[in-house]
Amino acid sequence: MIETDETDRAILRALVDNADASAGEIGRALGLSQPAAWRRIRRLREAGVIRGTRLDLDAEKLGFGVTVFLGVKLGTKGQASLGDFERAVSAIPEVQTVEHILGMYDYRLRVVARDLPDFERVLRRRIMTLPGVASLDANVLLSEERRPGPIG
Amino acid sequence: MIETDETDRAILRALVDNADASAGEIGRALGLSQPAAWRRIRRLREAGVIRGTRLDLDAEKLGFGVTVFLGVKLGTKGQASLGDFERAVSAIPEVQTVEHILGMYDYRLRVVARDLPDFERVLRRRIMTLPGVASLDANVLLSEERRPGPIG
DNA sequence: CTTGAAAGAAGACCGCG
DNA sequence: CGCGGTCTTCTTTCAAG
Repeated sequence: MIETDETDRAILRALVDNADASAGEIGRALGLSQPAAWRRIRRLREAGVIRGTRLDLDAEKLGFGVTVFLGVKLGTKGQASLGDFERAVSAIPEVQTVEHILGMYDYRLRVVARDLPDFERVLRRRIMTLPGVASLDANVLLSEERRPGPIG
Repeated sequence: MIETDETDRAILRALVDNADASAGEIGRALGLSQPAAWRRIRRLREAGVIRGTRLDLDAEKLGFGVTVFLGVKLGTKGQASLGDFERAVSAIPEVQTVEHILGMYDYRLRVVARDLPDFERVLRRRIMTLPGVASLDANVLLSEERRPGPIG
């Protein structure tokens, strides 16, 4: 956990709202000079609070109309199994997210495909050949809303 | 689905790899001039293929050490129930993602909290008071890997 | 905080198929 | 007319006073 004052948090809120905003814009909105805002942003990056900035693509417009969440339960659960599974799953391009979780499942995968036949191909040829998978549960994404989440 | 040629896809790959890259850098990497690359990027934005660029914050460094995924099953499933649920859940700042899904659950929520006591507070005072919730299932996030996903 | 040099953004304009 | 290339201007970045 890193120290952030109210100004830092205001900067983060402004950047979450618009990640493309320049240091000058941020400063103007908060009553700071451009270099002052810029230095604070750099400090937040260096501290790792801001991990980076990533592109938000519309998978559907790229021809990937199907997103499925897979709950995965492993059979054998040594630490070697986890590593094997993670390494194998990392080689599947259709897998967008690998979440190691605690609860009903061991992993949750976000998988995209062009359509349902394409998803079946991924499932049969890629997912079902993963090492150590004992059971699978699938949920098809209908719609999704992402929200900023709490800052401070 | 939008038309993208191989050059567009190369641009998207480069931007996914580094969302902060300038049009000049992208162009240099692909053998295009700065304005040519810039025009293509703008076109991809206008077409909605690039939805935008969002800040990637480290929740842990901001003091939110706990991330939990909640699978939610609704009791009453008229279309009014879905709207009521979505509206109510949108008012909870700790909820980062609302996914409407098809399968074992109706919704999946990504919830962050400072620690487990804080999560209990959110669960009891916010989540359990949501309208129409019939059953809940929780998974605690241990670690997560995000990958670029397929482009074309 | 202010300044200043280097880089990037973004428009006007031309040439090609 | 799409698309790319050059030239040009304005803004932003980022380091140094």
